[in-house]
Amino acid sequence: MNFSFSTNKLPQEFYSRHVTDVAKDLLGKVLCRTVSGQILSGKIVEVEAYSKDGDEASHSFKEKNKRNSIMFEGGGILYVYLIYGIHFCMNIVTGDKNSGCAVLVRAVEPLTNIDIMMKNRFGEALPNDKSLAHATNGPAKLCKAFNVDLAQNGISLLSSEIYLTEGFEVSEDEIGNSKRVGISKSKELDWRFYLKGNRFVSK
DNA sequence: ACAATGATTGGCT
DNA sequence: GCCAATCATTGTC
Repeated sequence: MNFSFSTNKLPQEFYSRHVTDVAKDLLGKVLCRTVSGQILSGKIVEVEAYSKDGDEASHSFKEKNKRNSIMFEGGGILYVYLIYGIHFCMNIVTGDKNSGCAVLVRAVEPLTNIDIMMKNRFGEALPNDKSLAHATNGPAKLCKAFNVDLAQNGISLLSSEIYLTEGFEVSEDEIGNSKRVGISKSKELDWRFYLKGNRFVSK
């Protein structure tokens, strides 16, 4: 396949940095997910950073427990959790071991095997124009489209099952920055980053 | 032990 | 705009 973007896999060093730096740099990168030999992929267009330090909205703000333990395992792995009893959200763990930092992936723009994603989301592959726009424009929506659940919690982003590639160049003036969505504590932090004008951004 | 809450979504008014 | 779905975790009695 001939892609118009870089398919070089991001190295461990990318993830070992400060969480807000990684969050911003994740915009334009391509999330790849192998399912039954097929590679589902999407360009990351919206993220949020969470940290154990001074961020009461983060799962890691509390002591390490069964749910959040993956956040303490160091950068370069995936943290998946169940929310509202019915949905899953995926996060990219950053920093060193015990840093308790992760980036929530809130929205992606579908790139390859869109028909499989549509089937994962809606049970049918027909790429209706309206449904495509709502396929991956939310954290739990994209998990469903990419067939990600607790079975992927803690897996390495250097694996072939899930990984990120360099993807698209993003310049500073394309990036928007705001408060995070749907939280009640530490509301003041401007730790949401998104690509301005991209139609797959959730808000 | 029991009640409330949540990094959400989808259906209905 | 309102609200139910559904469960791990947390708060209260």
